[in-house]
Formats: sequence, structure tokens, C-alpha cells
Amino acid sequence: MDRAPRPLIDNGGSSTLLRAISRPEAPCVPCGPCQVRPLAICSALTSEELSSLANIVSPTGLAPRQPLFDERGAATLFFFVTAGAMKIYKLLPDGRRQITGFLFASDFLGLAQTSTYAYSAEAITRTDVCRFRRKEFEDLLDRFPRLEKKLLGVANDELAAAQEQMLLLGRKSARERIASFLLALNEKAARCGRSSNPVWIPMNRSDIGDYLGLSTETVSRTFTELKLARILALESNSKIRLLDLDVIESIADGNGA
Amino acid sequence: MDRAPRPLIDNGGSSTLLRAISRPEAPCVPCGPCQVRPLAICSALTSEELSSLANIVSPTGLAPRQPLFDERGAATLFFFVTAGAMKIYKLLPDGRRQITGFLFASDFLGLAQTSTYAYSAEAITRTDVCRFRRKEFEDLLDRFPRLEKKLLGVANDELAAAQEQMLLLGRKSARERIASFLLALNEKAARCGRSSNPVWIPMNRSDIGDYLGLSTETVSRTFTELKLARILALESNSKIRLLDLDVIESIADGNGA
DNA sequence: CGGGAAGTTGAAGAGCGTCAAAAGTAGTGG
DNA sequence: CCACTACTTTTGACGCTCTTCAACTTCCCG
Repeated sequence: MDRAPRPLIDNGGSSTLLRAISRPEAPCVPCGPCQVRPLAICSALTSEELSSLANIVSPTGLAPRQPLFDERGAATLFFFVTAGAMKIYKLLPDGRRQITGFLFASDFLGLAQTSTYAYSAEAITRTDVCRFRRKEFEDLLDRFPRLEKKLLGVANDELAAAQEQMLLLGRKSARERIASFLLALNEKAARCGRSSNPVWIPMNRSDIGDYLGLSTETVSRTFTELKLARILALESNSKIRLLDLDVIESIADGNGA
Repeated sequence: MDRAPRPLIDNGGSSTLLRAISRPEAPCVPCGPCQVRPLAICSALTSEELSSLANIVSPTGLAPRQPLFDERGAATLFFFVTAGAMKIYKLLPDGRRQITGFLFASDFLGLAQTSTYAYSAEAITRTDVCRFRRKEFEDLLDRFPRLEKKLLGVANDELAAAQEQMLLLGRKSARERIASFLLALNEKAARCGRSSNPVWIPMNRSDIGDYLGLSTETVSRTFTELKLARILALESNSKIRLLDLDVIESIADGNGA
């Protein structure tokens, strides 16, 4: 049943075992050829500052379904995603799950104010991350105020996105949730230089349900419904074309037919 | 019908009219006698730095139901709450509302990365706020890195709280939502030096519903249910005693009977 | 191909929303 | 102080959306 790869970080006990998987193909100056830097907060750094960053980074690869860290685990590391897709989520004791975000190249995760992580993180596809020791990264923040300012800006953007998601979870219908989700995913893809419309949907129906507060069945039924209404087309289960952005937008905002 | 006081800031049109209501009782050095400073981010400042802050602050009073600013209005100002209670919320075009947070003394609001506010803010009770011009406050952040660091910390805490709220909205039952809400409100009151258990509930049932993604009727019914189960007692409609914190906690976490 | 996971579809039921009305509460003015 | 009004809260009846459970189909990878 449990075919998931073992976690990168095992914080189950009191020991803080690190089983880092260094990529063989990782260059000596890891940040040099980085493709996502212009979009990531690293863009706030000069090239000298960047080499300070490069000194403390460990490029790491994750297999699909491989956990990166667990809620309540000691928050000793901090990450940038440079390729692939991840999900972060919280669990209730009985197994109910709320996915609070999907992360793609240029996103970061693991920034905790507390000593433990507030959520779990797991790879969806094959994923590459840049790993930093928390302490070293915080030292860097002290030395490079521009980096800290950028981080504050991103944190604020995420807060705004979280509030938008609360509106979705608290007040939108299943149809409106799906429309909002696809629209947001498509816009983020466009903004971050990934292919948009058709938009890549790396997560499965169960993940989408746990992100939108719906069951997998309702997600599936709603996709079918929108497909029959010729509002969207599934080019494959993981690639969706939005046929009329205006209509989808009006559905997402609650004005839809 | 519309008995709400006029907004403090009118950003309806293109004009940016400021109708600030200076409190007559506001002292010349407004931050000097501030009661909430130890809890607010101002605690990161030395007394010299504090006087720089005091130079640019305008203490302002709000009547119950008085709007402070509106979603999409130009984000020119930034606020600390020093007394009272406020709510921040987002609306859908058809009037559905999601309250994304309740704010009390020592909380701040209005920090936007964009040129416009991402949510509306309105006083629940008579409320006092410290008002800053955004530009001046940002200059202060550049001069006092400790203040910026503190702000980043608070933003991170709020992000964690937002994720907890997503779990609530996406995956918890009405009973679990009410239990989580009362527990969180009680804990925050204790943490911020307000009276806890009985906890002060300044918002009405409709506000609670719009915060928890429920109808007012369901909020009322659930209160009645928990009251009959002798889990909580209403000392008045705005003062609730939690009779068994352990039971309430287990309900909030989804283990409740 | 073949087996297992992921996705879809159907039927039935639960939980919460909606509508409606009663009860409680607060503010106002005689 | 009490009556009048308006709003908030509570309670009840009913219906709808979404969940649950189950069976079936499709997809994917060895």
C-alpha cells in the first residue's frame, strides 16, 4: 500500500538525521546556471551576494511522492523549488487533509517562525530543490537586507493568496472553486514562464479535492460538467485547456450561469 | 437600513480624501503611554527609534461599524489597532462575504504589496488605531531593520494561522469549527493580556458565520448544542465561558464525540 | 497484454443552507 | 419607568449540495 519513497528528512524521533541526496549533476557553483533565479527572491541579490548564497546551498532531488519534511518536525531547513511540483498540507488526527498550497519552480518553503514546521511537504512530480540550513540562511538575511525585504514582500503576497483561498473555501460552490483553481493555476503558470492554456495539472483529483475542500468524486463530476458545457477541454488528465477565459472568470467570481 | 458610519477613508472614486478624526485626548508624544507596545511590533524599537515612529503616527478613533478602508481602495495607509476590535473581509459580487480575520489591540493591518488593499476593514466595537502613511512607514522599515525583521516574523505567524484556517474551512464540521474558533479566540486573548475564559466575543453571529464559512443559523444552533452538552456557557451573548478546555480541544481537533 | 492505481459514474443519505417566524435584546422617546 | 421599534438571535421545517459507498472504466507501466 505505502509505496511512497522514504522522507528526505526523518524527524520522527528526537534525532535530526539528514539523508540528503546530492545530485551528481549539481555544478560546483550551483546558483550560476540557475534558470529560475529571475523569478525567485534570489533576484534581489548582486552576483557577489549570490556567491554567498551558492556557498551554503545544497541542490537536492526528490522522487514523486517523496516527503520533504513533516508537520511538527524540527524546522532546521529552508528550501527553494527549482523544478517540478510539490504540495504542502496539514492533517487532522483522523486523516482528513487540507492541502494549503502547490509549489512550483521559484517558490520557497520551510520558512518557520517556530521551531517546528507548521505543515508537511511532499513532491508531486520529480522535483529539484535548493536546500539551506535555516541558521545559515538567517545569517544571510541579516547581511543582505534586500533579500529580507523581498522575503517580506513574498510573504505578503502569500498572505493575500491565503485570504483569497479562505474566500473560496468558506463561500464558493464546487463549480466556482474548480473555475477559480484552474484560473489561478493558469495565471501563475503564465506569470512564472511555464506553459499556460493548456495548463499543466501535475496533481491528481484527490489532491485537487483536498486543496479545494471537496471530495475527489465532486472534483471529477465538476470537471465532466464543465467539459460538457464546452468551458474546458481535457487534452489529457494532466493538461487542461480553458476554452473561454471570460466565462471561467465569471464563474469563479460567482456570476456564472 | 444603512446605519453604518461613513468610512474613514473614501476611496470610492479617484480622489483620495482623508477624513482623519484626530482624538482630542491623543497626547503630543502618542507612543509614550501606549499600553499595547510590549505586544506590538513596536517592541522591537529603542526609545529613540520609537520617537521617530511617534513623529509620523496619527491616533484615530473609529465608531462601531465604521469602515477603515475598502478592498481595491488605494493602499496609502497602514494601521496598528491599540484598542477595540475590527474585522477584515473579502466580498463576492453577489454579496457573499468571507471574514478573513478579527483584529484586536496590538494587531496591525493594511500592509499591502500591491497598490490597493486586498481586503476591507471595519470596526466592530469602538476602536482606536494608530495611522501611518505607507511611504513614511516604509522609510522607517529601511532605517530600522529590527522592525522589518519583526514584521517578517509576524507575517509568518499570520501565514501559519491562515493555513490553520484553511484546514478549518476545507475539512472541519460546524461543531469542530465553532470549537476551534472559541479556543483560538480564548488563547489569543490570554496571550495578548485580555480576559480569557470567559472570553469576550465582540462580533455577532453573522460575523462568526462569515468567518467560519457557516450561516448564522448554524452558528446559533451549534452554540445551543454545545450549551446543552454543558461544554460551554453563555454568560451573555458576547461573553462565553469554556467549561472543559480538554473536551473543546478534542472536538476542535476532530476527535470529539 | 495484464494488473493496479486513478478517474468516472450512479444511488442514497447526511449536513448544512434557506426561508419563515418567534423570542430575546437594545436603543429611543414619551 | 415603560412602551415602542428595530435588530439580533433562536428555533423549526424543508430542500439542496455535496459526501459517502460502491461499481465500473480508463489509464499507465511493467
